[in-house]
Formats: sequence, C-alpha cells, structure tokens
Amino acid sequence: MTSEDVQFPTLERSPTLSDRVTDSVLQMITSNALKPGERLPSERDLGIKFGVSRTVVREALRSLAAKGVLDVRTGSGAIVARVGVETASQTLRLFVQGSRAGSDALHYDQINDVREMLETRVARIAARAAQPADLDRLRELHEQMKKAKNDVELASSLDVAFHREIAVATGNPLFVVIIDSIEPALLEIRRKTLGSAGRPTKALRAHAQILERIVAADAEGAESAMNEHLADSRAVWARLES
Amino acid sequence: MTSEDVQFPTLERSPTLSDRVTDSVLQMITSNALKPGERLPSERDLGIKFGVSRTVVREALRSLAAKGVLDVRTGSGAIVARVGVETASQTLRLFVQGSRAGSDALHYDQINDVREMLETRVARIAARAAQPADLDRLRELHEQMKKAKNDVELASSLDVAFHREIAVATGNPLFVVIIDSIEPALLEIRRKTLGSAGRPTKALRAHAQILERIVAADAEGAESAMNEHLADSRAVWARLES
DNA sequence: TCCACTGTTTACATTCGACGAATTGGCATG
DNA sequence: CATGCCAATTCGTCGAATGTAAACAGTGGA
Repeated sequence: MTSEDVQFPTLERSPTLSDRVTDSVLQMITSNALKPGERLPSERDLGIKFGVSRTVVREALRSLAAKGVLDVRTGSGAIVARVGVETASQTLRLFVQGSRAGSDALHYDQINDVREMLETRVARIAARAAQPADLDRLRELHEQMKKAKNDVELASSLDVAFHREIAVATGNPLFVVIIDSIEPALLEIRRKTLGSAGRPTKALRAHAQILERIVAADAEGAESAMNEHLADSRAVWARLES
Repeated sequence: MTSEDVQFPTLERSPTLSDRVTDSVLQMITSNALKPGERLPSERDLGIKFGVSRTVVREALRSLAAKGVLDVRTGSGAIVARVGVETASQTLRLFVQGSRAGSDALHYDQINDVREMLETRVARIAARAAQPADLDRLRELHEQMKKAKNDVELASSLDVAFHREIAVATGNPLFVVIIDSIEPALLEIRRKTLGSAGRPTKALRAHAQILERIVAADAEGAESAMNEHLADSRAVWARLES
C-alpha cells in the first residue's frame, strides 16, 4: 500500500517559534488577561516559561511593539500599551499605498468614495461636537492658509490639515484614522487642483463657509457646505484628468 | 522664574539600532525604491551594509513583517509585500479595542456613528458595483441565517458576516477594513439585540429587503433600506440599554 | 531532448554565552 | 528627612555555532 489514501494535513506553514510566542502573548492581551499599563515578565523569564531562547522572545516582543500593543524600554521591561492613532494610521496608510498598484488596484474613484462618505458625515458631526479649542485650531489653520495662498506646496498641506482637523473636532479617533489613511492621496490631489487658476481663493471661500457653519453648530449646513466643496473639488479634478 | 512655562521636548529616547534599520528599510519601501515582490539582500549582507549584527537586522525585518510590509520565509529571504486587508484590519481592531477603555474612551455612540456612515454608503455603492459572485455569497449567507434563526450565537455571526459581505461587494477594500475594525463591537451588539423577542425575523426581513434592492441595482433603495434597518436596530439597542 | 531525482548551496531559525547601557530602588550619609 | 551613590534588574547588541527549509544545478534515465 502506497501513500495514496493518506490524509494530508492542511499543511499549516509551520509557524516559527517566535510567531507562536507572538500569538500567545497577543492573545493574552486581546483577551484582557494582560491590561494596558501592566508589565510583562522579563525576556529571560518569558523564555523560560515558553521554553525558548531569549532571542525568540525578543523577536516576538519586537513584533508586538511594531503592532503597537507593547512598549518595550531599556531597563524597565515591556509594558502593555494601547494602540495609538499614529500606529493605526501608519498601518492603514501602508495598506492604502500598497493597494494602489497591481491589477486589483485601488482606483482614485474608490478613494474618493471613502472621502465623500467620510467628510460629509464628519462635517455634520463636528458641527455638533466641536469644542472651543477645536474651533480655535480650525480658525488658526484657516488663517495660515489665507497667507499661504501663493505657495502651492504649503497651501496644500494646510488644506489637508484643515480637513483633518475637522475630523479631530468630532472627538472620534476612528474618523481621524480613516482620513489619515487617505491623506497621501488627498495631498496629491490638492497639489494638482490648487495649481489651477482661481482655485486657491475658491477653496478658501469654501473652507470659510464650512468653518462658519461648524462654529454655528449647524450640522445640516456644515454637511451641505462640505458637500458643495467636495463636488466642486471633484469637478476640477475631472477636468484636469481629461 | 521656575520651570512653569518651559516647553519640555518629548525627549525621544535614543532609537535603538534595530529601530533605525527598520526606519531605513521602511523608507526604502514607501519611497518605492523597493517594490512589492522584490527580494531584500540576505540578513547577513544587510548586517554588513548597515554595519550591525545579524540579530539587529533580524529584529528589524521581524518588525516590518509584523507591520505586513515584508514576507520573510526560510530559505528564500525577505520579500517586499503589500499590506493585506487582514493586517490592516487586525491593527485597526486592536486600535478600536484599545480605545474602548480609559477616560477618553471610544463610546458606543461613536462606533455607531462610524457604522451608520459606513453602512448606508456601502449599501448604495454595493448596489451599483456588486458582481454576480458577490450576490451569490450574499444570498448564501442570508439562507444560512434563515436556518440559524434559533441559535443566537450563530445567527449573530452570520448577521455580521452579511453586513461585511455587502462591504466586500463594493469592491473597495477600504470599506472592508473599516467594517472589520468595528466588527467585535457589532457582534457584541448583535448578540444582545438578537436575543430580543421577534428580532430575528425582523432582522431577516430587513436583510431580505436590502438584498433585494442590491440585486436590483437600486442604489437609492438599498441605502434607504439599510437606513431603516439601522434605525430599527438602534431603537432596539436604546431600549435594551435603559 | 526532456523530465525526474539528488546533492549542494544559500538563507533563515534557533540556541548559547557574554558584555554594555539604561532604569529603578534601596541604602548610606550628612 | 533629603540627597546622592551603588547595586540589581532588564533591555540592547554582538558573535559563533548548529538545525532546517527552499532554491539551484547537475546527472541519469526514458
């Protein structure tokens, strides 16, 4: 009898030792057995507990630190951390960037779909949730953009930053992370559209109106103002692309 | 004058060697100097190039692998990869989970804001973008959920999976990642609301209508059907919370 | 000529041991 | 009781050695 009817196990790409340690520790964290702020045993002790060398433990901890769930510092040890906006944003940005190539590429229209969905809703929510400090920052960014009217590069950054700040004003970090993920694409678009004649002043006017509606806590008004702004922006982009 | 109004710089503790190597390689990747599919030099060679030990290189590569930008396999080497949906979703989920505790906690209402924003728009886009295969999967999930009416646990999973599949049907991976990030929260909610009397059949009816509108490629109809479904779901939730 | 097998080489996986550097906490001193 | 110093802890980095998996190239047979 040859090996014809043997059951081939679903050959699980043998996880490396450090992968297994990573999963194990990660699961302890996600299951809340280890809470943020808590300190893990030393690398040496972990190695003993898992029966692996310290090198393996180090690589596992290093992976978790890269994911943002651990903060490991010299002399102190590894501390369970909460994944911050920066980490989440970075990963999502890498995801978007990576998805923009290849056959199943993320098309510009798809990013724009996300943007429209996000920004209209964000404008609405910001209008009813913005705190005084948020409004101050928005005003400040708007003023800076007025002054930077002739510097396309700087104006683009400020433009995108203005939109981001509206997301911050909602008080919902998820909105911030999402807008961060498409930030490079937005910046790219902005650089091109702002070069178009008359765009800077028009964009400034639109921003002024959005800001005014947010300050007035007018959710509907803020949303429709943002909607117009986006529609206009889209029109300019369509003209440039052709 | 004491140290009352001095600006304490966020003293950046000296980046470790492997952190610097990580940044260096990551920058090569984001700047497209290294394209997806390309192979990096061996760990040994990298160590020589950077003037560090192989251990340091290994930890750096391991970090990048955790971020999803590298795929390192035994015998072959490290290959630049595109960050996949799974990696992005995982990080975002960890972010959401971590944000649900503490004083600045992510409140349920905030997750619901994201959900409403996402699902209404997703339903609309899916209606005009869904492919036959997507529709098949949606129908299949719906059928399964019909059968699982009495198993709250299973029905909850299928319910959430149905919503996720609508996001998949848009063909836009960003929507999928976003819905994945709030999946645990959705599941939690579903488990509770589906326990309520009469909910299962009502949810099934709503799903049937959404599915029908998507199949009919009726964007407006799909959006409003989803809107009703969400409003209803929210009402049940509000009743349960009080 | 083409294909399958096999041995070699390359590259990662893991271990051990050692030393340096940063942090912490306790202890001695004034 | 406050201060400053020392010692223990823990991570950071290095180097060498051995095991394992994948790719490669050469060989023999059909």
